[in-house]
Amino acid sequence: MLSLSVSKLLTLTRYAFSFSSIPNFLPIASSNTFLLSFSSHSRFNSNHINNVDDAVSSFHRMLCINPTPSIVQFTKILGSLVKMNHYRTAISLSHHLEFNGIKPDIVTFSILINCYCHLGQMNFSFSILGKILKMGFQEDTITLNTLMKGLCLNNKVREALHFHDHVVAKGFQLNQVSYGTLINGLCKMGETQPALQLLRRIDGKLANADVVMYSTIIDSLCKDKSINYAYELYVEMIAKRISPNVITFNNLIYGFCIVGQLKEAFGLFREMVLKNVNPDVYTFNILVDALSKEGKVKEAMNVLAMMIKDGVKPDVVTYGALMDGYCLVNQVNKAINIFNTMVHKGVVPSVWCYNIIINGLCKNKMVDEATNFFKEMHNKMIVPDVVTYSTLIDGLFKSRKISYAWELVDEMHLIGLQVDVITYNSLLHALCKKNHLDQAIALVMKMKDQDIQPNMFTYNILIDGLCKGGRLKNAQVIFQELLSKGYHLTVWTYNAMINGLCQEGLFDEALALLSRMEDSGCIPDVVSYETIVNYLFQKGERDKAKNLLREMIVKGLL
DNA sequence: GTAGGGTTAG
Repeated sequence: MLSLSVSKLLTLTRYAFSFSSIPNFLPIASSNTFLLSFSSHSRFNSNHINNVDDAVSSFHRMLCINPTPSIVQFTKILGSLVKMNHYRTAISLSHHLEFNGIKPDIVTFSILINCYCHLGQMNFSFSILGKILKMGFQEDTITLNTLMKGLCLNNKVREALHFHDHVVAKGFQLNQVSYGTLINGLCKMGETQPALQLLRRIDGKLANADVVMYSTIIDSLCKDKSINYAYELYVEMIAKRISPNVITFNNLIYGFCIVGQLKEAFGLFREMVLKNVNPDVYTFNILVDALSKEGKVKEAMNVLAMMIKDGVKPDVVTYGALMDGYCLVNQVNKAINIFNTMVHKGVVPSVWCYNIIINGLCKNKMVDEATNFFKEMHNKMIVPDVVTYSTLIDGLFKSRKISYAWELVDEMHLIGLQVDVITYNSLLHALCKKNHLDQAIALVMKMKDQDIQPNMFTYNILIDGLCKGGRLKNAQVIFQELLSKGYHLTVWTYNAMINGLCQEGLFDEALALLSRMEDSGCIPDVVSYETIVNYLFQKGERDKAKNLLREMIVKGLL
């Protein structure tokens, strides 16, 4: 329940401008040249500002002008800082406004609300709403929408909905942006159906459904792999004369790609072109990525050529997807060529790109080269993230460079990078491989202590390790626990157990598990059967082995 | 001068 009375909001106001971290910006003395340049809207016009330092220095110069420029001019700079995601800077500059007696207006306040929202400080956002009322301004739809967006951004969709009810009850008229925001909030927390219900409820009453609302829900359905349902909504919106735009098409194309229906994805691509909706860099990136993920690098390169021909500039995502494709088909050198081409074309490689290359190199056992790329990141001041470290650590372990791997684990801690479940799984794998099973068990305990929930990979690695290390009993305990807790066991889990049972000569138990896994909806694969067959042959149980081979043939596994 | 939707890695 949201308790947002105006008086409560007003009490929050006092927190609003009590920041102590005001940077000590040195205003640069104004000069005639500055006045000229300012009045002629040249380099101090905020429309041209695209870096933080320029924005800040322009702001301070403006503070020195007499007469003081209007709040609109200052607000423009704050807006440009927000566009660059420099929320803290915008907030501290707004403090300077106050110190200089320049009164913010409703637009300035909306921008500040947005800043606090992005910093996760919703209390400050609401205290600004209180301040707006206290200063005699009227909050407008944009103010309210910004607040609702902020609540959604901070995982408070329920509060956003309550806030909506609250302001509507007070007689406010909200608009399409308001409902687009709420629908997106619901979708992002996985509540696609409620989002669709909201659309149905408001449509034609509180606001008309529009292309953004439909596209948002279509996107959510696509990501849930409900592509048919998504397509139905696409048909529905057209029937309602709401024209799909490039984002609608991109969402659908992405949806078809992730369910492997590339033919349909390209069909939609043609459809959008026919409808005069121009594909953009997202469209091409989605297609390049989908082809790359299927190992169809040649086709992906054709799409690259197509986009260039269409005048759409490939970006870091395009190149990243291509590099990933080449890595997948074990052509890391070509991936590196793409990397170099990208740099040559002036596209700055992101952490993501380095991670792709490092992963490709590690998978191809070229760990030294991977390490070189890792070092290059430092030289280029690109900060490695958890993925970079995890990838390289995994590669190092698998290449038996154990001590360097552990060094990197320490380094992660040192620079304050939180080790996550995937990193832990690599460590676990390494410990199991070395048969350090007690340490492996201790590591899983440590994960839980740190509130990092083990996933099925964790358990699969541990169970496999325990079985192979001759500790079947331990493995069985964990296996039973997973079953009783209702975990969705994978074929890997069963295969690890089957292997453990066979190793101890417990064939009947292994066979029982084989049928039990099928009963619980986990289809045995070649490995499940092969494991048992191999052990049976080893023990001279030829008849049993042959029976099982026949079963494999019947099931089409041979 | 301020508010809603979309693509890449372990």
